[in-house]
Amino acid sequence: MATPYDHTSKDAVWQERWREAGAFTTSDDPLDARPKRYILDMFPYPSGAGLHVGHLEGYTATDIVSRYWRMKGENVLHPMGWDAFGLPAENYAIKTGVHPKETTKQNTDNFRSQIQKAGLSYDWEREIDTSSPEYYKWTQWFFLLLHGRELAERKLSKVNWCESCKTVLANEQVLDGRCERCDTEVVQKEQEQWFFKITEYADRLISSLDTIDWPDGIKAMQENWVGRSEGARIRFAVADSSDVLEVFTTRPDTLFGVTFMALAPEHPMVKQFTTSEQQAEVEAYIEATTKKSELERQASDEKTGVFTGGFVMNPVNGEQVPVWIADYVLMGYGTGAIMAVPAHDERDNVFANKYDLPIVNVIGGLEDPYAKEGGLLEHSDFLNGLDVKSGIQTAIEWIESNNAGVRETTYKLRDWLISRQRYWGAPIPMVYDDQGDVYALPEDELPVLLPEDVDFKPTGESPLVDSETFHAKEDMERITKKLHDAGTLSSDRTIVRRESDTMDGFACSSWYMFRFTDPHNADAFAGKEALSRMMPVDLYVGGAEHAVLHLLYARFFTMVLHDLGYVEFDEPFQALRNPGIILAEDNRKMSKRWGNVVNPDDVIAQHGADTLRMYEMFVGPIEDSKPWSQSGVLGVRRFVDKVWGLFASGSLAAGETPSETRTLLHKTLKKVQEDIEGFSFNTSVSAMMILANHLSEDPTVRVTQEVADVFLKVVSPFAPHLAESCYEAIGGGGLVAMMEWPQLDESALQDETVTIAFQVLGKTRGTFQVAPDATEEEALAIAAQLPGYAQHVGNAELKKVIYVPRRILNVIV
RNA sequence: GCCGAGGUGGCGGAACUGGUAGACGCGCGGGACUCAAAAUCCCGUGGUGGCAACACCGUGAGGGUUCAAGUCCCUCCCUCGGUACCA
Repeated sequence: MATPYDHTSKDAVWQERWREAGAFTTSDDPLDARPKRYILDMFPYPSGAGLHVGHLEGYTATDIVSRYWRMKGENVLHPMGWDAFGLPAENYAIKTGVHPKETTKQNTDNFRSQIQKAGLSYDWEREIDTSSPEYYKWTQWFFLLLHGRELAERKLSKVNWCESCKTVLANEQVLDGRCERCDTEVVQKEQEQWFFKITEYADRLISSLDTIDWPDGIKAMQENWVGRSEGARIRFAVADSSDVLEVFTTRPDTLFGVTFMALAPEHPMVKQFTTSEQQAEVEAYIEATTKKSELERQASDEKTGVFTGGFVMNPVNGEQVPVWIADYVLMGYGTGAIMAVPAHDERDNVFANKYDLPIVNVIGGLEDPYAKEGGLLEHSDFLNGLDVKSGIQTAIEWIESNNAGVRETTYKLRDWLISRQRYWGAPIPMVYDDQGDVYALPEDELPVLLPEDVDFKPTGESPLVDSETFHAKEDMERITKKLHDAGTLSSDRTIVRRESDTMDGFACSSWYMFRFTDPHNADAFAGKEALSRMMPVDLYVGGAEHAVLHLLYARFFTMVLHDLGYVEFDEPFQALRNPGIILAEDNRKMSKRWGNVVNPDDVIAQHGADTLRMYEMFVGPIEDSKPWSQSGVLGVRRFVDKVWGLFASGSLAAGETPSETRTLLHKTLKKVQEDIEGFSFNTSVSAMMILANHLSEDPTVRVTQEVADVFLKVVSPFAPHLAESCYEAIGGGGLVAMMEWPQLDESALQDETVTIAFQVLGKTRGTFQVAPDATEEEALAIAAQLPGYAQHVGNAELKKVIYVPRRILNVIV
């Protein structure tokens, strides 16, 4: 192995040649008869830290798949772009005064160059940037579209507020009661904000999961997040009043076990129930609980509450039920009030025990009193003898026919809070008149440009509020006139200001997969023809951390577009795969804090792009998280050098390929094909290593023209620069990246002999070689010669012989 | 608690629809080359016993099904990810 592969002189040359040849350009020609394939990476937020080796794991995988299908003759769409709006650039601006526009430009330039150095085969003609007006014009257009269909609305609601980021957050961006961005505890505030009504799609977001090839875990997370529960809304008449208290329950079968009611402390009827004797105690309790943060309320296992003094009537038996206030009841779910059944609900049980309330068991034969199946109802009048499931149905029917309530389904999913009080995002395309009423801008007013004359200090209001260019007088007059002409604004009013909030960055990323099909379209977010030709995405790869964020929002946008007739499918991503996290060598997360970050630039500079790519594919299954290993990188480097050593001299073995070599060659081809299609790359690399080891044992005989041709093409999706360099060395013309994938020769796969394990009573006692199609008799005859046969069988009678051709011969004595 | 994914050598990990467990790589031991080292190449490498042929044990634990179990079934333990007073 004379000279190692010299990546420094070669890699960049091939990258340039691919670019010149347009090797990765996707065809937009409607007459192109090739099958299409859309392979997409989750586009990155271009952070100042630069590209991470973790990014490259997923990108390399999709790159391999893309290069493979191109060589197989498909029209592959494999684009890259930037999710460029976001808080870090703005926070950096607050600290340093550098405009986010500039930071973003620097960062995207850096990301692009890092990605190109890795030899990734993107079609750069289609690069998009969500922070460019050409792009966010259409993000704003989507806002108007949703608004026009009453799927976007401004409403007063309890919202999550992050004091450190000075903005509101969607539920999906709150983790364990903390801001996902900065870890600050999120507080609840009552505010008027813009929402997208994703809850209208709750059922479909669950049911259509069945139609897509996604990891089970992600599907389960989405299903849990939507959180559908079926049950009933039941009215309890308030004692001495014509009012009713409504509760939601999934267990109407336990109505006869209700012994108290519990209201959330914020419930509007608290005052009404509170008697004068209880008033002092109730007020004290409410003051104490409202002081507690959401986080504290959830953290404590203790259940606390106070009796209001009021009563309601149980509709099924007319019993008086005491009404309590308890902070384990949440105002945000159901009706903010519950019917408590301490015999069959663990939380109610704890509460009842603490406050000495009665417990009435209404289900017999349950081992676990809280189980939702197994027992039969008792002490329950018309429900007696029924199991839980039919008890629920019968109870709901009774309730409905007695006008005591209705069947109801509730969801945990909340509407998507879309407005942000920050600068670096797409402005919401709405305006306000002199009375404070809000109007949608006409479409020809788009894009609403982000102004540059802003002060980046976070105040809790968007920096756009004080921008003069943003509220330019001529703009306000022009819009006023347009709205007057359209008749949407009454003639005695004028438009005075724009909406100054910007949109959540997830709005931009909810539709970017469409834009890649037609990235320069100035008249539509994407042309209908381009959409139907390239969508949906066939393979989508990115981190599982977006399970209930981006992936849910993008599905919602697609369903809306489907319903409005813009697209004919309602799921954007047919198949989804999540790469695992690459940990540092010390098994901790890579982090500046630990000083254990591996920079891809360093690895590429030292060993070349191919070593990095192959290493990342070789370490383990792509979906697992696994630690980085410096010596593992060296192992792959040796493989790269070994392959180069086979071809560097430029001379090939003359004559026919030895049949053993030819068999291994085609086995490798088959294995790699299956692995790429099955998204399992580590075993592909292993198969290539086995072949390379075999070839290097006797290269002057084994490395024939045929071997070179097939092997280099098989290597090329993984180590494209190496494959091109080797191909050039042996005098081949053209680019491997643009060649046709080799044809698998099934007939070459058959080995001349196979190894069979000889077993006695299931224990292996030797192995022997035999023709693959040998009969049981032939195999037995050969096995009888083995020393293990004499030792373990001898003259004993064979009671049974199990022969699995090509695998085992097992005898029972 | 609930949902999802997993527990295989010193390490990362292989093992098709039940059919020779440990492929491939790392590490380690020995050897070649070298004044020496690095690099490279060759041999060995799950554990225990044995000079050896070989034998026994071995895929988180315990049971079971089967000629045969990492793989299927039951019970349990542990790790990781998600989620949680959701009524």
